[in-house]
Amino acid sequence: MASTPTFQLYNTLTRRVDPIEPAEQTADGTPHLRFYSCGPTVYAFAHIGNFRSFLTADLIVRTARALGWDTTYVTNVTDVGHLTDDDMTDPSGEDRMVKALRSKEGQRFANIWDLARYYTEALLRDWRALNLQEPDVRPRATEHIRPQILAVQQLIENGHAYETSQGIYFSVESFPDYGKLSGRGQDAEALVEGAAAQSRDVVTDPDKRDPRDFALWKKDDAHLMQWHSPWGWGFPGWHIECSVMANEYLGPSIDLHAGGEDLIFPHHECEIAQAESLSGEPFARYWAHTRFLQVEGEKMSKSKGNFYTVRDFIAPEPEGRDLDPLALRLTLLSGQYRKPFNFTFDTLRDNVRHVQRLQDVDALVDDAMAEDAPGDDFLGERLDALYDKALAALCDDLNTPAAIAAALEGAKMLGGVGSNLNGATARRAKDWLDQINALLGIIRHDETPASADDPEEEGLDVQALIDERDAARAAKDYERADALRDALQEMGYEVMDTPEGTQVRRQVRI
RNA sequence: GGUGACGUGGCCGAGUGGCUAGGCAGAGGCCUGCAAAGCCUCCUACGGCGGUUCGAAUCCGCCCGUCACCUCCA
Repeated sequence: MASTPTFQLYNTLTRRVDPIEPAEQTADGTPHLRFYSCGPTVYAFAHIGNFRSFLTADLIVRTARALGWDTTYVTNVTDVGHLTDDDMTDPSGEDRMVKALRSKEGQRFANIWDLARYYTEALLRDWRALNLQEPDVRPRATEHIRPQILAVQQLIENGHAYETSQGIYFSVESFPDYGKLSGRGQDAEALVEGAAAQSRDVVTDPDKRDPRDFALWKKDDAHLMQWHSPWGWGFPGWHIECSVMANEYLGPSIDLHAGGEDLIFPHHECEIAQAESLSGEPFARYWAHTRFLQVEGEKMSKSKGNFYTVRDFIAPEPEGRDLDPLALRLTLLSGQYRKPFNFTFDTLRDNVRHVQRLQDVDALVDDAMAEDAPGDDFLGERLDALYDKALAALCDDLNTPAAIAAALEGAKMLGGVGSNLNGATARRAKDWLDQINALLGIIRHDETPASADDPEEEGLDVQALIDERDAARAAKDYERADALRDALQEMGYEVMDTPEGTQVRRQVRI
């Protein structure tokens, strides 16, 4: 094993790639990473862009664990709908979850709580399907209303917030560091002009002291989700939930905070303002942000018809395309998180192949271990070097393309040796595959051993054709064998002849 | 308008002062009854123009182009 690489990430706060140095260590000197990653608002099925962001967090955790670090990984579920236009515009505007409830898809839900529950469950299913690490805690905003109210009260008490007839606002003026993360928000005039340039309606609460001030609590006794507070019925502002939940599970000063690039401003800027005004300590020392993906070269949007949810790909037909979720995972990892990423069907197709190849090699190694042919290990060193390369790549600001390249090189090496794998080499290869899988999660699921898509489990008619074809080949009736192959391909199967006879697998249609 | 990125072979995508990334597609080969899969070999590029340097895709300057964010968003 080569010397342990230094884990470094681009830090939005310092605008450079910084080595990650957790503030805490366990008794034996092991670094302990305390990490908070912003989760989605559950008003719809998660889309592939959401998951690109969650995958960044996933890789950070996997890399830290591969380095032997302790990790506490918290990622939230935002199940409170926040205003679509927040406080800059009409504060009586609808929120996203209310909107979803009133949409056509929303008709089947009894109420907004029902909708939130449904999409939360869908999120967790997709999460597991894409083989993301389970967080240590997955707090929900609605289950942390009281600490949010207490935080708002405290902010009023220490002079960082004030009340108007419509709500409670954070006073940006009271926090001189506002803007240190995003480089924005220093200049109230520019903010208003910027919004005007986007031809947004600039309608502020007339009692707001500064256009930059943002809502901590909205007074609204007609809202579909409301709680009682010292200021009457209403609901919390968007930014306060993450500050409060991060504090609750990780303490007032955490190591690393991550999310999508859109969250830099205003969400994370506002989180910093609230959290640091409460604790007087730096909220997070490192900030990592994932760049938005594009689809076929364009911004993903419903109006362009290129908007894809995770289930569009992995759900069984006809709702989805019945793809191996790991292929979607690999596709989303195939670009570095901080670079523009263009999601294309070509890339998806390539990655279906790559996952299949890794799984084929995995099966090959299993067979070789079972056979346990004599001989010394002759690949271990080269495989170890490839694993070190993959880990070093991830440590270098999550260079996933380089890490994946190392994985594929190893697969090629094993494929080249093929059936000449002896037992000793196969065991080393299995260790390597396990390590690569722990790092990238692209060969098999970590949690539930994949048993769902057993390739043997084909329909009766398919098995009959396979048997018939094997018989025809044994009898050297190649005309018949070729006709049967054509028939199987017609039915959507890839046909391969092996020493064990005809093998088939589902042809990927995307 | 403000801020920040990016432009690498037919395509995707690493690298970032001299040393083959990797993949897809394409060509040839091994294997195969023929295929498929797999493996081997080949395909050598860095937006433009200047500059620094023994040497630049890599550093500097200018220009061109693409994209993102700027209170809906992962």
